[in-house]
Order: sequence, then C-alpha cells, then structure tokens
Amino acid sequence: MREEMNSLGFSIDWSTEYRTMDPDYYRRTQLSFVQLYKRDLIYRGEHPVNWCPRCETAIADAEVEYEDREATFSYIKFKLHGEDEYLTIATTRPEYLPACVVVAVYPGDERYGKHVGKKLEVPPFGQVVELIEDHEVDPEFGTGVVMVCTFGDKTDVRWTKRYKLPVVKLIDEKGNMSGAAGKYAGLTLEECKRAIIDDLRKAGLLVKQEKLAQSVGVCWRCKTPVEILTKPQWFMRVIDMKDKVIESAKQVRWVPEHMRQRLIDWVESMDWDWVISRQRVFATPIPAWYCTSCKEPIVAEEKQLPVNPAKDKPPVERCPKCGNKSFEPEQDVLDTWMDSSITIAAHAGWPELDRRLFPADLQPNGTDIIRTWDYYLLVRHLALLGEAPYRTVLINGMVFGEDGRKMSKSLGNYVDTTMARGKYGADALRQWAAIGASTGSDIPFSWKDVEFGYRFMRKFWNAARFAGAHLNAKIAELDPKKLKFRPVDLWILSRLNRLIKQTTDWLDDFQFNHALSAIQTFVWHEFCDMYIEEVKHRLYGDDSTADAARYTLYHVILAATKLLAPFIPYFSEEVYQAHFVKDHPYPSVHVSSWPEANEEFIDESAERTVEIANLIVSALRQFKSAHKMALSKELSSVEIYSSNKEIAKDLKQVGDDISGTMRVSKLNIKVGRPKLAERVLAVEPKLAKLGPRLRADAKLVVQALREAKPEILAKQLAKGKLKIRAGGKQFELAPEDVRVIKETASAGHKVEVIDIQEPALTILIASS
RNA sequence: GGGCCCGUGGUCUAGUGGUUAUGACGUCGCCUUGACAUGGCGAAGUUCCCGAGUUCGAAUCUCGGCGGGCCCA
Repeated sequence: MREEMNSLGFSIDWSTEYRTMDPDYYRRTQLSFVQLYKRDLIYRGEHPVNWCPRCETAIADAEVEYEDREATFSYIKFKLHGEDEYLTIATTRPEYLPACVVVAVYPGDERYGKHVGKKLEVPPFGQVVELIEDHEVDPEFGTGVVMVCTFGDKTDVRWTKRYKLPVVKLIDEKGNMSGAAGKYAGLTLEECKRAIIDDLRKAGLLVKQEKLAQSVGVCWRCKTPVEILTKPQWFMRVIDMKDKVIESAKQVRWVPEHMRQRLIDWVESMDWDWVISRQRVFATPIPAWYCTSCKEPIVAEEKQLPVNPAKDKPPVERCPKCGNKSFEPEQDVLDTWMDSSITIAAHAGWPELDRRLFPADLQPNGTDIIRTWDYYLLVRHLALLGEAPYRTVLINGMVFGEDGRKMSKSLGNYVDTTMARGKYGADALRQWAAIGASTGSDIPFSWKDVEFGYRFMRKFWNAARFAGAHLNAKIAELDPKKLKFRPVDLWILSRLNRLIKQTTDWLDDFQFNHALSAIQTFVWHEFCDMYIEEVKHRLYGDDSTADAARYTLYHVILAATKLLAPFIPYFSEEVYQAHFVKDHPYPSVHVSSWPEANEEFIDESAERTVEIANLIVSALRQFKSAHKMALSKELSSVEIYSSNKEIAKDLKQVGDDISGTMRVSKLNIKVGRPKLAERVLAVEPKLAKLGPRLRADAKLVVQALREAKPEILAKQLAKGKLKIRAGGKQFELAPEDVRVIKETASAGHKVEVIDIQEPALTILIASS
C-alpha cells in the first residue's frame, strides 16, 4: 500500500504516520472516551441498535448499507376482539407477529376510522393489541393497516417511543427466535417466517401473498440483513449536537459546494445516538469495568491510560455505589470510527495541540464517506475541542470501470493502479485522474485518457529535446532587456504568463481538470504547433533575433515544467534534471519556486497581432494541405490585404515570421482590397452588441438583415452607417454591430484566394 | 418516498445568459516537416433528454416530465 502510494507520487510525510492500534494512539482514543464520559457526552444505556446477527455486534447507522431485494408481502387477517370481523394487515416480516404490540392506521382513514380504539387479536398467539392512529402510516401502502412490532424497522422504534409501548425481545444475538416466540423459539428468522405462514394458512388467516421490491438494510461487512434489538451499549450523545454540527459544517469550505448539503442532510436525518461499543475482538478496549454486584460502570482515570481492562485494575478499590470490592472488565471494544475520528487532533499532538497543525487546512476524501469520515471528525472534534478540525473539505468522486459502472471484481471491470501504472507509468495515470472529470464528479477509468497523458509527455519531451539542442549555458543569463524580441516571442511569453496566473487560480480552487487541460493545450497547440514552428527559421538561419527566441524557448519550457510538477512529478523532474538543474540553485523541481505571473509580460498588442498571424499561417497550411502540397514547398508570392490600416501595420511586423514559417519567397501586406470581383454573402448581426441595445427590437432587425440584399447593405455600410427599417421603425447600425461575410472570386485570374472573415483579410497566392 | 448531483457528436467529456457549442478517443482524407509519422494538417458527425416558462437572446436560469448515479428513509 505504502509502496504503491509512493510509486504513484503521493506527497506524504511518512514520518508522521500513525497506527490506531499502537498504545500511544489508543491512549488518546481512550482519553477522548474518558473526557467525553466525564462531560456526559458518552453514556451507557439500553436503546435499540442495529445488530448484525452474523457478526454478533451492534453497528452504527453509517455502517448499514441498503440493497434492493425481492420480498414477499403477506396479507394477514387480524380478528377484532369480541366481534366477528377482521382487519387485514400487510407485512414483509410475519416472523415478527409475536412481537406485535399495537396496530396503526392513518388518522381519518375512512375505511378504518370506526374501529380506532378497539382491540385486535394478533395471530398466531392471539395477544390483544390496540388499534391506533398515526400520521406516519402510509394509507396507500398495502392495506393501510400496519402492525407495530419491537422492532421490525426504525419506524417501529419511533412508534414504540412515541406511545410508550412494551418491548418484546423476540430475537437473540444470533438472530434466532427467543423464548418470546413461544413454540417457534430456537428457529432462525427464516424458519420461523415459514412456520408462521404455514400456520396462518392452515388457520385461514392468510389472505394472499405477493412479491415486493424492497430496499433492505444490510451489514456493510457481511451483507447480512440487519436486525434491530436492544442491549446495554455505550453511546455518544450526538443527537443533542445536531445544531452545533450543522452550524459548524456551514463555516467550513466544501469543494464542491453542494457536498456540504449531503452532510447536513445526513445529520438532520439521524434518529439515534451513535452506538460506539462493538462486540468484536480486535479494536481499542473500552476503558471500563463493572461492579460485579450492582453492575455500576467504572471508567478509567486519565492518568491510567492506556488501559486494557482485562489485565489492568480499575481506579477504585470499592464500588462507589455499593461498596463491593470485585469488578469485571468491559468485554466490548470501541467502534473503529472512535479511533479514526480523532486523527486530526492526534496528528497535531493532542492533548498538547500544535496549533500549526490544527485545524487541518485540507480534509480530502470520497463522496462515499461524507457521513462517516467527515461527520465523525466534525462531531468528535466539536465535542472534544469545541471547533471544527478542518478548514476545507475536498470531495472527490468515485472511480468507475471503463463501462461507467462501479469497479467490482464480479463485473470484471476492475483495473488496479499497479496495472494502470505498469503500462504507461504513474504520470500518465495521474493525468487521467486529474483531467478525467470535474472535481467531485465520478470518474470512469479510461485507458485512452491514460494514453493521451503519455502522448502529451512524449510531445513535451521532444519539444524540450529540440529546444535543448539550440540552447547553451549562457541562455539562462541573457538580459531580456537587451534582446531583440519579435512579436511571436512576446505573444508566447504573454500567453505563458496568463497561463501561470490561470493555473495558479485553478489550483487554489481545486479545479485540477481545468488547470491541467489549460497547460496541455498551451504546451501542445500554442507552444509546439505554433511557436516552435514559427521560430525554427530564426534558429537555423543567421538571425539577429535568434537569442531572443532561445531565451523564450528556455523560459517557456522551464515554467511549463514547474506548472506540470504537481501533476506529473516524475516527468517534470526528468525534464528539470536534463535541462535546467545546472543553472539553478534548487536540486529538484519539487523544491524550486512556483512560477509567478509577471504582469509586465502580458502584452495585448502582441497577442492581437500574432493571433492574426497565426490565422494566416493556419490558412496557408490548409491551403497547402488542400492542394496536396508538402508543407516545406515554397510559395513564390503571397499578398495579404486588409482594409484596416492598423491591422495591416501590425501584420507588417510579423511578415517575416509568416514567410519564414510557411516558406513564402515574396510576401506583401497591403492596405485595401485586391482588384478582384467580390461578392457579399451576408451581413450578419452581432447579437452580443445588438441585443442589449435594441432589446425586443433586436428580433426585427435580425429579420430585416436576413431579408435585405447583402450587397446593398454592405454598400451602405461602407459609407459608415447602415439605416434599416424594420417593423415600421428606423434603426441605425454601425459597422461594429455587424459582420460582413465576403467571398473574393479567383476565377479567370492566376491566383488562389483565401478569405478570412474575422478580421476581414484576403490572401492571394500566386498559382505556380 | 426525501435530499444532492447528472443527462451535450458513435463513446467519454468541458461549458460561468450572448456570434459558428470544448476537447479527447474513434471514423475518413491528405502531408516526410529541420523535436516528435509514437507526428502534423484537414473533413464528416451534435433536435445540447422532452415540454413549458423567464429573457431581446437559454446547453446555461425557473417549473414540470422522462432517464441515470449517489446518499438516506
């Protein structure tokens, strides 16, 4: 486990590892027990508890899982006492008939109202119980008459409490029928159910049986259906703490936000105090003894801890209640959540609390254990220390198989981390985990995402290798102020600094998928596909700006390596060792400083200019592709036209980059339109501009623009303003309110034409 | 039955009221390009589950339905 976690590159300080079974740890678990006992937050009592008859132990609500099973719904006749009339009840648990203590109907139910208050005879023994009304009865379900038994389910527990009904202990700790079951005593629940149904059928009291889909509470460990029985147990008084816990959960930051609600819903739905004693062998001993005479519990003194009551002596000579001198040890042990729920305080050294470690900055866990891990941590630290143990709870989703279903061995959709890591390495796997789903969502395992992560690293490695071949020791020391940067350099540096800022913000927000995806897109598409291709001609030629390109390559790769370090720790370390460690004081990328966004490098003008240049480069690539030309094929002459003087002026600064990248012998950038026939295809509204201004009239204008002849609209627009009538009203549109879609004809001329619509550019390529 | 979440090309997925809906995988076509052909360029493919409402404008907000997941009863 530990080896696997290290292999996956988890950043864990193993020097603070603890084991809840070590005496030094369970001393603290017992101390928390003793302290809460003294403050009456832990008590011993006899209450209904969930009981697993196979494990023979009490279990907490949080340990009950629900499974859909098919049950048999039996309709059984109960005779009205002293009358010759019957009421029919429906139940899935006829074996509980001997423990039936009352029968209930919904208040005001017209079918049964006249019988309320009368007595009924419960088969097969004929005990006489009352018919009462209660709003919790569902009149639509079954016959609308329900038998209340001790205890068929949690509703029975509420009714028993509400009406102070007697408790019949019908089943024992092994799940067998007790003496209260009369002639059925000793049978298992299943045997008893069959025997009772047989007897009822013979007596003519069984009306019918039907199948019913039912959700059954089962033990999370062994999947045995849980029973409810009463037995003296230790409890923590959590019901009284509901408001405090909810208030505290509201103060904590939850990521994603809505996970807070899950915890609150869980707390609000709790009916019982937390049963903390378990009838198991291996766990933290409960530090208590009992007086053999009066059964008074004696809890250990703090200074005695840790104790094992089976071996150690109680802190008193005589029972404080009856004076008896002999004691017996508590046999039960503590719920393991009693250990795990103080981990944050224990980790911070509690009872001597190191305030640097408490509360914890982050509590990360899956959606499945909000009601256990997050809840128990919260309720226990609130009880012990009066404050929440964590500032932020980060909830991740569950990992599903490739088929989108929960991973399970029986479904065969199971992939373990060792297997996944073995094929493409831990860093490829980590990228899938980071990018496979947004934070908090369930995430299907995906080999193709793992492989994509692997391919990304290969791409980046090759780019770094390429750059490395062009770099030398002095690059790192170049003074950027003395370098002749070209706009493409300023563009990629600007984009890099935006990326640094964005990535940092996203990581602060735990949006790992956004952060990694932005880095990947930047590295692969902006840096590799565009920037590197656009500077090759400077690196190979005798260019006075080559050092600026080298400086840029160096710093982009270094910063990207650092940004990637949390995602792909092994790979970024390899890159750092291969290219950067020699120039830096830090021996590892993981102890180097996190990149800081430098606002001075954010250059909107360079971004605007180069993004247009990139459109032109892409257009020329598409042109070569469409004409089945090799990318390296020379283009003898290219002319680029823009009617916008500013754009034309900007483009002149990047003309050499375009021609160098796309192998253009003669590149001309011109203001105006080429002397070729033009056709206006459409004048389209920019709704983001027109909508807020025109409101309801926007629709009319859009309609009018669609119906008018585009040529005429464009002609008017060329004069500065477009006047249009729509719905009997006059509207005036400026050129920036619309987009004019044009097509330049090449037919009959010895050129090929490419139109770019936004911004409007026309590219002429001489046919060869 | 209740709460929370989700429904987006063939598959998985991003999407925060605004033009032509993101990306990956898959499919198809093309290109030796000087780090990467294990690469690049491009194409086809989406009634954004359905219906109503709010709005100038809805994948996005509201309500209802249908379907799914998780947690609980």
